[in-house]
Amino acid sequence: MLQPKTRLQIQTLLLSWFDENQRPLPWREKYRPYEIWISEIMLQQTQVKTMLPYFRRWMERFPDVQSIADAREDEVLKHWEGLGYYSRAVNIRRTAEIIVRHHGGTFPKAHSTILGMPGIGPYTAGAISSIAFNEDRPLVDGNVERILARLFNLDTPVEEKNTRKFIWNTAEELIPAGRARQFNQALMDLGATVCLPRRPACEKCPLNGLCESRRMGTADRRPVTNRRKDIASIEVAVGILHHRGRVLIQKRPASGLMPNLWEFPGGKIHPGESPEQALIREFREELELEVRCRERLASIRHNYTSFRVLLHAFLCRPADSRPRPVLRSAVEARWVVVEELDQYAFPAANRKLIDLVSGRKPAAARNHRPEPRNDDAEDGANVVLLKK
DNA sequence: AACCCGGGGGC
DNA sequence: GCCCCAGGGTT
Repeated sequence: MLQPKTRLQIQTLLLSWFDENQRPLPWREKYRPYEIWISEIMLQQTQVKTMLPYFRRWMERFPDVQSIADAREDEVLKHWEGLGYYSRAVNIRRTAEIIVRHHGGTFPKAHSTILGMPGIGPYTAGAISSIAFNEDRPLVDGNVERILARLFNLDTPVEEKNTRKFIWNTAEELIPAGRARQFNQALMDLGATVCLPRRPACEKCPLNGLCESRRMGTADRRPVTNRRKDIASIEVAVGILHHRGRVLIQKRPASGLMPNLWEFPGGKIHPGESPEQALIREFREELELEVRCRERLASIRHNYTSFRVLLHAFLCRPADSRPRPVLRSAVEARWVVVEELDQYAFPAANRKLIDLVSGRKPAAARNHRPEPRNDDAEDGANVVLLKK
């Protein structure tokens, strides 16, 4: 399919571009398989800039595979809090246990073994094989899709099977023997810094003389992709149930949305229901607790990827003098003092609420972010303080 | 093949 | 707002 001459040109141009332009990243210092693995999982659907602080913090706490296998799942999740796609953290732990048990604690080298691990699919297996072990294996992610769709001016949606197949085959053909580590990372860096999703910097691209979509003027319309479906809005009520200096939190199920994270009890407001009525109903359904709503603490807006939520938070008191939560839909419930809340992993909207009621700035509680973000004002605008 | 999972960046 | 990001798992 690909002309040998063209292939050699692409290889040569990309490798020398990478030599001069690669980004300095922590896992590129030693190419330890363990670090490559963790970085690749963290980078799934997550930008380098976002995951970098998490990666550094992770390596301090979990320097090797064994340390993960020895840790409690809650602590692993706590280090993942805020990164999203929480099943990634659970899968890391499962994989760590497999590696300790069956591979003597060191990361296995065989591609077929790597591919079978929890949370490791075709892309990540290719990435670990090529980047950690420098084996001649292809990898295809959003960057490679975009670069090849532009280079060859592909006009069929990349979601289609045949298009995917062409891209994987081409990615494999292009690998220069013995240099997959450099070549595949060159594709990543080119996609992240030059061949951008919008407004690609073609004038800086080492492949611009070979790029078919640039020649045709279609670069900004590649890759062709299917439309996404629109997102829903929901309204929920949550209760901070106070009793004898403690508040009640509960753990979410291990499957579904935001698995294993902790949250304040509550739930969706049904049509025709007031937030207070919904809250009283949810406490009954989930915990068999009778509560009274006191003041409304705040209404918080948060945009998740696939839905928006408007969360009404209330301060509640138990109707009973000795409240005993009974686990129904909740997995676990605990009475904790406010200072302990930071030890638990919460969904983002709950975390906003905690920051608010503990009188902190929104960014401050994200203790794993070394530098506070500069968008406090914007976060604050999402929080309506109805009563002090 | 179509969904589901999430937070953030950047325009 | 909207699209995208070093995707994988489930149905």
